[in-house]
Amino acid sequence: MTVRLYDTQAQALRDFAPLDPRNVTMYVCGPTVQSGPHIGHLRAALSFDILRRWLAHRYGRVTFVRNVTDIDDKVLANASETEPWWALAYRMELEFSRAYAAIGIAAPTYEPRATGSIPQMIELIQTLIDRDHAYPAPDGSGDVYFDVRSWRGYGALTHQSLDAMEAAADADPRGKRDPHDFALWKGAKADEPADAAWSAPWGTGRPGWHIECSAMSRRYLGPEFDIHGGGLDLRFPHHENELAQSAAAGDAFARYWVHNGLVTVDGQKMSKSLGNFVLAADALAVRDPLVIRYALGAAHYRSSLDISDRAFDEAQAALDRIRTFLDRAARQLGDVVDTASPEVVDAFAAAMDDDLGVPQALAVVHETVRTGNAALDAGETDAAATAYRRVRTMTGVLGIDPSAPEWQQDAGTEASALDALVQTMITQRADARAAKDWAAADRVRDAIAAAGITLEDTPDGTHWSIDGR
RNA sequence: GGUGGCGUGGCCGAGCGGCUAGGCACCGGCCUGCAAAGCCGUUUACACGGGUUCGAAUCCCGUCGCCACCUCCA
Repeated sequence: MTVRLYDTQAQALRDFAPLDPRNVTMYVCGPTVQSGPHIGHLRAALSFDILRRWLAHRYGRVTFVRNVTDIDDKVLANASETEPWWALAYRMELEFSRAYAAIGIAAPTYEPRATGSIPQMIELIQTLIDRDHAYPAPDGSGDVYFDVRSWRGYGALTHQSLDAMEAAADADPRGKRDPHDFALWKGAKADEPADAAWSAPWGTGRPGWHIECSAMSRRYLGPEFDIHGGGLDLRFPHHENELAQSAAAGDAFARYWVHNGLVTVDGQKMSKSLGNFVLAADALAVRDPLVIRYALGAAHYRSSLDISDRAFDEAQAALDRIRTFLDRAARQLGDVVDTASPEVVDAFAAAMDDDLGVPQALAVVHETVRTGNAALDAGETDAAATAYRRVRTMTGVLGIDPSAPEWQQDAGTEASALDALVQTMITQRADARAAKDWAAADRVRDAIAAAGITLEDTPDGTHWSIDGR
């Protein structure tokens, strides 16, 4: 089987052939740590987490780089007297890390901060100047611009021509040769903190956003690597500019461009101006992290995803169905199940190979759940055990195995105390049922239900579970 | 003005020329003291108008509506 990916630049599905079939290289644009993460950030990171997991499944090893943009206009703008920009950046970076970890997004192989690669950025800018693709602004500002007209390939990623583009709204020439020339280096300004500037041949200042990714991807993955990822909104200008810089500097750069769709609220992209963004912290405060992961990961990564309470509710329901099966199977099968022998269903693998077809892959999971439930009903132990292994393996690949240790929350004394309490009530109800005192039995069950716990009578006894868990 | 994408049954969401994903909801049945869970079955679809084809949700043309990017944005 061959993995196929939709390449934004080619605007088509392409067979994926990594430079090194034993080590896939990926660079994904990380956040600008100016404020806390919203669920759009989570969706982006999750999309590439799933891609990474699948490529790791297929190729064994993935070197995954996701940067942290910790120096930027917005970071400086959000700093305050009491919290310098670098402190704000670190604090926000931790918020991102916590949110990522909460929904099971694995840490990257490398997570470079932009401020850690300034010399590499300066070096790259110098190369561009030497090659006549960049020039220091003649106005003495210390800025260095990329000369878009000097690079015939400008616009190659998003298939736009410079002449057809709208002139920049805030077209402040500032000595630019073309309004679309963008800053590789921003000369230090008097009102900016002194510790936000680095010395460079063209004067002290700081790197522009775009050059950061070009320099960091090169430093960590080399001049050519397999996949460059990011949100759809980064295609232009960010990725277009990255491509222009790196290509103009002589790098082969990314071989596949992969972009995830955006999260919308009521059909519109989340934005601060509309005030409709959902913060990751707010979602995590009221929802099971696994539910958030499922809700954000269940749609195809390239489609836009409208998020709502209802979307989370449905993710919850779908997950409950999987969890219920796994719990039931584990209970009935006991030691028969052996997760050490993973099994991925062919249809699941085919769906994942086809541009990460998670929706179809989940359909296979749910069909396997149904098969497994039917087998349990029929007492077909072997078939049920096979279904169990398959569901666990497939959900494991997607990072949504409800019975995986990472999602177990109430381990420990609290859980055992609760279990003891509920078991006592279950015994009371069992006594009432044995005496055919249905009213008394239902009173017990109603009381438990009021606490948010559902009882389930099965051939091998009564089991309980917390609603929504 | 330029670039890209989308409109599927009550809802979410796949499909990319024939074999009507999946989940949720609803209804009927089995099971149950009643439930819950589970299983079986049923019901609603492809924005609109043309065209190509033996055959189109899927391809082409047109119309309408929606979204993203062209300014910082995952």
